[in-house]
Amino acid sequence: MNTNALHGHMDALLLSVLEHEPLHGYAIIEALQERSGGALAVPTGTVYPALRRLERAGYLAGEWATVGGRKRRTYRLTPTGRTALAGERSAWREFTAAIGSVLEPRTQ
Amino acid sequence: MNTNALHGHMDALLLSVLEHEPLHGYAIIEALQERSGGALAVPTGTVYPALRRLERAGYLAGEWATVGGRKRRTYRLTPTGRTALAGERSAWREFTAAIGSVLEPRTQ
DNA sequence: CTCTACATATAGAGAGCCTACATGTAGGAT
DNA sequence: ATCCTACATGTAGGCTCTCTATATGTAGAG
Repeated sequence: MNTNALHGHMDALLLSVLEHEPLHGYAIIEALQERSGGALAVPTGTVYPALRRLERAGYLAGEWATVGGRKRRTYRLTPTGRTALAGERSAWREFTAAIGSVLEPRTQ
Repeated sequence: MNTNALHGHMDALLLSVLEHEPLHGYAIIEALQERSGGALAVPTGTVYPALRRLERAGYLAGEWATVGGRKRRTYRLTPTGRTALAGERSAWREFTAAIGSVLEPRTQ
């Protein structure tokens, strides 16, 4: 899949994957790939900066930990982030409805 | 709607709106707005350059005409453009399925 | 000792959408 | 006469976000 098309929806994906449990970057990438049945192969150069951006925005809180000798930065959703996720979900529904109504008029 | 999120899907919209009839830029903007129930308010600064890009790519053919004293550039879909539209449609379905499977797991 | 998986990070490039501005005609209202 | 709105196209520059490529380092298997 052309992940360039993700433009603007990456935030929603990251927040969503962190909805029920905190995860670190590497695990987030794996979770995205797994949940999408292999369709979403998001490069590290996309995810790590995006996570920092979301942290700066106050949607995520990151914390360093060392597991098995390796350092991880685990992110969890903040209350603000949870609100943002709800907003992203409804924005996504609006978005697909709008594009869908143009792309496939008869199925809408 | 945040039309910034359109990133990468504009081509699909433009090709789709031209599928059954040639239209000029201004009419395309109106058609997008109408078909989407007002959700897609795409600025001229987005549409006109995009149309030229699609023409350069060989997907559209443009032609000048004068109607009621006003000049219009009417675009029609080329055979290549029609093929591209089919590709855009299946890409769109893949895209929404992938994002949807992450954003709303239980509905997938 | 090497290779793979795990794990994070940054710089720079590229794409594409937006805002703002520029230009011009036609027709109705004041 | 003049102004305003709708019609109609176009460009420049900015901005955001994703990608590629690269760098760094640990752990464990072979």
